Amino acid sequence: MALTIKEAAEQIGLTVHTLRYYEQEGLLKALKRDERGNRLFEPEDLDWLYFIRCLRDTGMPVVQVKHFAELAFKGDHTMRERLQILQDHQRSTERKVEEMKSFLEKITHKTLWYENLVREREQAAEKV
Amino acid sequence: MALTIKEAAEQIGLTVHTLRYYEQEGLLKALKRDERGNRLFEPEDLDWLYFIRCLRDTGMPVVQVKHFAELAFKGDHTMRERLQILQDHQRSTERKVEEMKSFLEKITHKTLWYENLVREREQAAEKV
DNA sequence: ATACACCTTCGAGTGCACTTGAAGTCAATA
DNA sequence: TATTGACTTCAAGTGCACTCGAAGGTGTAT
Repeated sequence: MALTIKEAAEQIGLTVHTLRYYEQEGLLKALKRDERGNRLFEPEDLDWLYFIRCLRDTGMPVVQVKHFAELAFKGDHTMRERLQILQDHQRSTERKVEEMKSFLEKITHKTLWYENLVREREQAAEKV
Repeated sequence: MALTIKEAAEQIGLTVHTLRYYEQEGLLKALKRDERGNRLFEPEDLDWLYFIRCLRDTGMPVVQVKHFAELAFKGDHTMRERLQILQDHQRSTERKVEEMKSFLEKITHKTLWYENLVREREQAAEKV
């Protein structure tokens, strides 16, 4: 049921180092430990980690994730603030996606230009 | 016609520090200088910089941009290799955009969930 | 004339997010 | 019994991409 740090790291796609780092930075709430003091990751910890990965991979800095986490640990009365943060982040991610798409278009355009050029050179070479 | 480093920085959306850094790292080919030794950015330098920004903003590391730049400066016989690099980068950028979109979906989903929760709480509060 | 805003080089400093190392515990395996 | 491998803590190190500071030159405005 509960996973070791290694198993959790594999599940989430982070290293064990990063998981400890996240805990130490306050991104995770106190994890359960087994009798030897080893961390135990329960399903809800994994859900939370998935969500953190989501925020991190869309560019939210660790300190902001930490702030969000602290609000979440404080309880329901912080919900409006958390909603606000999420809405802002959603918008900034939407902008990022649009920006990426427009950069991608430029790269695609350049690639096509290169492909044509290379093709032309090869045809010219054949004629000689 | 030719711009100073400050003007170029404004045009491209980078700082003057970054432009000097890029030149020093070999991302730009030798810039012209005026009689006092000040850098002059010509339209083709700006085009090149726009493209570099594009590669950087889609996650290509500075060393790889440098490699691409060196190939470009070497001449036409490096075209196939440059095409290959661009095609690879295009694919990785496509993957990145897709990934971002799926992360965005998760965030949107979570935001909606929060919105509903906040709404419910407010309705409950009104009834009291 | 003197301040201001620009430019130059060189080298060092910063911030972020890990990443690694040292030193140690514990349980299972050859 | 000795080694292997997974875990622990705490602190220090790394890599990337800037970013800044010092020291100095030049051109225009008051």
